[in-house]
Amino acid sequence: MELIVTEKEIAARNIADILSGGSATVEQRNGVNVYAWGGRRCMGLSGHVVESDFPTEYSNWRDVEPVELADAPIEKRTIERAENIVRTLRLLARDADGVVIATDYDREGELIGKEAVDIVREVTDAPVERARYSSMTEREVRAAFAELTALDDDLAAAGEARQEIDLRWGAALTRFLSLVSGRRGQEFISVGRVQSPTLKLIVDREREIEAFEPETYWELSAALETDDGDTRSGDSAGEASGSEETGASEGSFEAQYFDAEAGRGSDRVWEAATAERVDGALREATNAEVVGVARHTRTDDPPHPFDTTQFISAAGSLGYSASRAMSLAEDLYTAGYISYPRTDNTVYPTDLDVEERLSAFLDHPEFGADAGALLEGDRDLTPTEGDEETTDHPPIHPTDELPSAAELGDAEASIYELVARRFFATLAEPAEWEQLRVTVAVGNHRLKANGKRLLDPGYLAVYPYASSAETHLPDVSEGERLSVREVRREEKRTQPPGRRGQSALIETMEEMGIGTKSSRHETIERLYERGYVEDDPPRPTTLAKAVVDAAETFAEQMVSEAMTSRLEADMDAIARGESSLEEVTEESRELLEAVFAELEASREDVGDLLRESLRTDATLGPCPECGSDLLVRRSRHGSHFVGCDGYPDCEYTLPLPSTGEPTLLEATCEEHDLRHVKLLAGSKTFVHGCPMCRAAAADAEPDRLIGDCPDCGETAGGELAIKSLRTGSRLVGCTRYPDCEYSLPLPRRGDIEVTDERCGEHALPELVVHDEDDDDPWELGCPICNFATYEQRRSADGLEAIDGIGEKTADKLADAGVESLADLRGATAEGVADAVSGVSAEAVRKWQTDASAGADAD
DNA sequence: GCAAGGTC
Repeated sequence: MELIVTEKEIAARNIADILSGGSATVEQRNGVNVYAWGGRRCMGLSGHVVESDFPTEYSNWRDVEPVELADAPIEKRTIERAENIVRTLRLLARDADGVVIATDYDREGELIGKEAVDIVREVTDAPVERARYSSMTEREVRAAFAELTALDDDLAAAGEARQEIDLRWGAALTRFLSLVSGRRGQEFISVGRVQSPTLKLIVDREREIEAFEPETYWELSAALETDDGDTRSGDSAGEASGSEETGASEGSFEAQYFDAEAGRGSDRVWEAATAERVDGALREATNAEVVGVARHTRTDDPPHPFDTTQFISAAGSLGYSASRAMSLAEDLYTAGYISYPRTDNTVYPTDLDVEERLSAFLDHPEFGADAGALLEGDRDLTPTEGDEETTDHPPIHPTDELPSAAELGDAEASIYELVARRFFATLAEPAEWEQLRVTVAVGNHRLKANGKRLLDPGYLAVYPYASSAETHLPDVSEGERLSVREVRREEKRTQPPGRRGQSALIETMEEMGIGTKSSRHETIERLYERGYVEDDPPRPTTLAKAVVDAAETFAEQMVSEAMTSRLEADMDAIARGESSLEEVTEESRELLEAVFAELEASREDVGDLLRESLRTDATLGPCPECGSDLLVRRSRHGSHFVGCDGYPDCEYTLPLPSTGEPTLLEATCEEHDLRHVKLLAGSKTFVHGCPMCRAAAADAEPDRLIGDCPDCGETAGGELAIKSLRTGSRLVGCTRYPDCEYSLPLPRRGDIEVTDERCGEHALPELVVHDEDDDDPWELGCPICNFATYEQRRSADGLEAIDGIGEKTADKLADAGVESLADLRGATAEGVADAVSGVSAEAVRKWQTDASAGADAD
């Protein structure tokens, strides 16, 4: 029997299908699909099935000096999730008299193949061969299996070098920085070859923004009108204007002053006196003369095929975050509607029959007409090409399986349309624009106006994501006199560079050569998880600035993209057989040890710098009692509070809300000079504001009595009251607290109205909550009944019943809006993982499976 | 408890 091993399940299915001519059968072994036909079996891996790590004796951060990791042994272990796959591989290999490695045709594919070979070698000496195909088409795959080659050990070794170097540098430096900064628990300081240069990219831009000093300038413009005020349209000679106009109306248009003597960017006036003088001259003038009319035709080429980066970028313009876009693309890929979404390739393989693929859309209700238009006549359907042609996967394109409208959710449908239309666009003609530039003289001064008209929409007809907006100007000719209608002078300030959005970051990472098509969006997610960036576009936290600062000073290699370029060069040398895994990792080890020698020598400086920055990050402002700094601190129980740096001499404290992770905002309280506090709690994130104001407000708010305490009212005369706590939360509690701890929760926001209506069962007044952001008041009702239904809903659904969800996690999930099994099933794994710190999408998917299994059992 | 790279 011949065993074929692919990188992923779908590839196994496709290869079995192609090689068997559709006759392959499938059976499950250890829950893994195995395809069988003739004398062949085919199974898929799930990417890497083994991972590298240090032996367990190195796992205690305090017992092991971080630098020891530079040459500690490294073990390979089966990845837990892949255990069944490995078991099945061994099982099948025992019966195999030949094995073909058919993993992806790239460096990691070679390494994944070698991992499979190592497992196969545990049970058999059967010969191993390698199939290399660059697209999953019948011709390519058949050709690959007709010309089997050997596994490229050098290429696999290059991949291993990367693995080892990334692990040693990342783990050793992460531990060192975490330990030296005195951070405890889960909040370690993470650095790595890819994440740290990415973080530096973000921090550097923020530094530019912070250092930016705006300059004042003026822009002057005038509304001009042709003397007859007619509607002649100038930007398409002789053609009647059929489309709606943007910009000018009738015979009038706006022209902007520019300094004809100066070069580019000369429409900005930098001196107030000049602006004043030109403004005066323009205002005095009644007439202007057209002194130049320049027309030219511009060809606007259709875009090249989608690689991952360009796809993420295009999806970003539609409002999808990078990871959301990838997650949707993966869904469409798994469902069989689009090709593999992780690719650097921008050239369609020659055996992709674009005409056939396009024809498949002819009957499509939405895209049929566009596909038809592209196929009309005997047009040459030569697709556009980008610069990058790789062997692993084709550019992202629709497959021959078309989804029906009902099969896709809204977001999936819009991403599918994007991919389909991009494919159309790569087969379409260029768009043609006519550009018109009119220059006008007012005395010695010059004004200009630009117009553009779409002569031929070309690819824009099938690809509406690129703008086809026109700017129309009236048809004026040289020497023509115009009236000056209105003059405007605007004072403006130069703006700092903008923050890079996720797409721009991913594009820059690609230009810098860091990360991969599959991992760049995950790296950005990781920066969010580590508390290095907030918001979208990502803005660095103080911690991020401190880490980049420290790394720049003491381990420059870690934040430099040069580390990756050097690694790439070394890997290429290994792959060419000019260097070896041992040589490269040995050299890297020496470099890492040299970095550590410096770090150790500056150990205290590094610690001081990080601690100081972390302290700044946690500093609210001056203590009202002793003038030292007030800091966000963590109590022994894990809850946060505001404490004085002068402790134990000064014992001043302020409480903080118990939900969420506190972060400090730039905004400061005018009265107390303290920074505002925001609590990050997924979808329930809220701004607490100045904790001193909140405490004072709570102190000033009198308790409102609403009835007898059900626990001690009869025995001890306790009464229930609506109370505001200094943490900012509110509750209904007993007046005999702390002797009686009876309490019911109340919402944090909104004015609570105590109505005259009483609950028949508990004799308490019905409450209504008025939120200023919400016109619709919330009829909370009797607080006891309200709490009872809330509890019932929570416990009946029993999130805690699921393996891996404890009380704490359930609380965190509830904070993120996932309060029941139904909520969990209805949520997207990525969405939940985004909202809840320390929870991976993988874990959520497992919970969802468990939740559904539980529901089936009911 | 560390990284980055596959895959889902």
